[in-house]
Amino acid sequence: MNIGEVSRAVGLPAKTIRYYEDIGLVRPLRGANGYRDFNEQDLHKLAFLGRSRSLGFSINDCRTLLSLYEDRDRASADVKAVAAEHLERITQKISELQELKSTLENLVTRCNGDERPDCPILRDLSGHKLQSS
Amino acid sequence: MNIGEVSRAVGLPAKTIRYYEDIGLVRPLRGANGYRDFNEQDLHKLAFLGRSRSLGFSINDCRTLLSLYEDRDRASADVKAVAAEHLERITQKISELQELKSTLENLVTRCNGDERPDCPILRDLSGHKLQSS
DNA sequence: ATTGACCTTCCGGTAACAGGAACCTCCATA
DNA sequence: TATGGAGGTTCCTGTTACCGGAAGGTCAAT
Repeated sequence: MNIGEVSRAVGLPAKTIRYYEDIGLVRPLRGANGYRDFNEQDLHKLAFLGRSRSLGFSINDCRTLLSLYEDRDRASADVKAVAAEHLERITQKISELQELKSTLENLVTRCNGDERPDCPILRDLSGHKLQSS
Repeated sequence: MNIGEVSRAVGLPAKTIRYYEDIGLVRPLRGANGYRDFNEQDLHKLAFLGRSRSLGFSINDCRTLLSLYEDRDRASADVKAVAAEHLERITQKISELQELKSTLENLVTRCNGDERPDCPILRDLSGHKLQSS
């Protein structure tokens, strides 16, 4: 199976698939013409990777997950640990962003957004926090 | 004022300050010894940048904001536009992350996390979505 | 004179690819 | 058979916003 077909099959850009080979996530065979030749296993791996990435796992996490996936003797606890840590980071990120969001909402709301130069946003950024409005 | 002192004053790493000079955000003078020599204006700019970055604005946004800040004839609408767009992206990002979060929470909750290999997380990632629990 | 703190520039690395150049290969049609 | 176009290959650069570290100059104090 050529890379283009694989790309359509698993929904990953060919560039990405080549990259995954580069960093050792998949190891497709090569045909006599030098073309990559993917088998069913490769397809599964790539699909697995695509799904993992779409859930926000880092490439590093994906590598771990993939090896757990291929290890029939894994402990589900190991998988859960990876996912739980990822979840934790996401939760953390969300709260950071929500903090930013409320600050920005405050500033944006207070700015008139007209032709005049006076602007509470710039006032805040410049450190002159005072002057209520 | 040397870079170290500035760094402590505005709370930005010296590396970052040098980087900001590299990309043209600040233009400190140079002393006879080749050392950067920052004045009050530079300090204000750097503080402004630090605050803007801490609100998540991209360097590009910062550049725009800085030029608006320095333009006494700006329209607050222009500032508001930048901030509103940024806010929009953040809001968008938050909802993406919340989507991820609920998916992950679901998976993590359903995984036993014990010594056995059976794992709903891997099952999901591998695409075999079925098998309820 | 030496030491240590501070400064300089420059190079490489980060994450996860995307874009594009230069070139090869395969298949089908005129 | 020549040719054309689709699709394959490698390799290099660019992205974002810096950080770490090397090699080497400078300053102030002992």
